[in-house]
Amino acid sequence: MKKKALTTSDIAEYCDVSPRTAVQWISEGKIKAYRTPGNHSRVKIEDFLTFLKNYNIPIPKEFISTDSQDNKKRILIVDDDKDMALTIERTLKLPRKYDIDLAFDGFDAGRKVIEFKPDLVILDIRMPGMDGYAVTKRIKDIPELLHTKIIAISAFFEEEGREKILSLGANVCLDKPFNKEDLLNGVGKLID
Amino acid sequence: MKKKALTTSDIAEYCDVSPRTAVQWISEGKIKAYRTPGNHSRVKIEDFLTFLKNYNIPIPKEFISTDSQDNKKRILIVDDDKDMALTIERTLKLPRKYDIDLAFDGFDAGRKVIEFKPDLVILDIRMPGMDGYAVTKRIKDIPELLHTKIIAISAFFEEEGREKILSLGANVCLDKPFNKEDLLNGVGKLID
DNA sequence: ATCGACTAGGGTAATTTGGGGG
DNA sequence: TATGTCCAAATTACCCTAGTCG
Repeated sequence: MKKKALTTSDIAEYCDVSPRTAVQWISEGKIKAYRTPGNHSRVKIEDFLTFLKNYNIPIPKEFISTDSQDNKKRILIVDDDKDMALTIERTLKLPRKYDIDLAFDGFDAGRKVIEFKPDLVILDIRMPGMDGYAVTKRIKDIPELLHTKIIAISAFFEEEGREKILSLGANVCLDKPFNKEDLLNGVGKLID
Repeated sequence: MKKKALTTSDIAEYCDVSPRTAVQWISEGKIKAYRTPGNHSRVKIEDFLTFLKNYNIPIPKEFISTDSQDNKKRILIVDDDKDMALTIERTLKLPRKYDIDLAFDGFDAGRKVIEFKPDLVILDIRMPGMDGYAVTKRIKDIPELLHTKIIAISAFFEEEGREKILSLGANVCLDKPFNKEDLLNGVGKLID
């Protein structure tokens, strides 16, 4: 059974500071915490991840959720062009080492990002019914998904769009059309 | 999986403390408990929730169940018109008996429907970036949300749209503009 | 009812915690 | 800003006996 919350010394250890300092951080409000009846602090994992992100502290690997049964990496493909999504899926199924799920609209994307906790999201940023930029930002704002990589796909490539999506948190920008090798290489580099 | 009472180690696990500590809390009267004939403690769910509330401890999501009388009913407002969403929220806050959350786009809606498990969704069906009909159908397709009611709001009311949204699973269709009483009445009838 | 494995209660000692002042 | 020290109190470790569960 995994821990749901951390103590001050847990935090101190992860951040390589003294326990006293972790206590300070909490009392200064830098880390959100709740208290036991005896006034000891407990910090929820997600709040700790938020703290790490706010201060650009690298995430200890203990917190990267690798809890899939067969420890395959999980990939979520988000595209409201169903054919495109299925094509990508077919390519990524070839090496039998990924768990793949699909989302065809923003609602599905939001739902599956939470339920599936993907290690990688492949996202078409030019979808009629959904703003790819917004989705990228939302994903990056979810503490549990700090480790999640994003590959943005654009059919109408412009330097401007590429920079925008990368600045919002996408790790790679892939131009359409691309071939299988481009895709598999990009995916492999990010999560293998 | 649904228990009526918790043991000390259940409590210890939920609160991330040692079992010994949970025993102490009970013997100090901080948690109300009854005893088995052999003097082992049992804590009713509602007493545990009371304890969590008293000490501002976050409630584990296992206890955010669909039908605990103890908790407020949860309402999710989905509208990409932020002002509209906030107006609705203000109205629903008046009777202090609802837990309210907001979603401003499809992604948020998908995410919060899973995380928040609302008893009621109030949904604007005419949103530029999101198809209200699709969202309704998606919500109704999620097994965990079988009990969730939906109020659809339409600014451009047409008999056709009303029938469509109701056939997809919405419970009530409310025409814009509506007044506070209409809204509160509709909400109350569905979930109180 | 009995058996065996596991869990709970409570005593005490050891460790950790929060917070004040340096 | 972070940490080393101090203290009172909370939490935890360890242990043994006894209860619970299948």
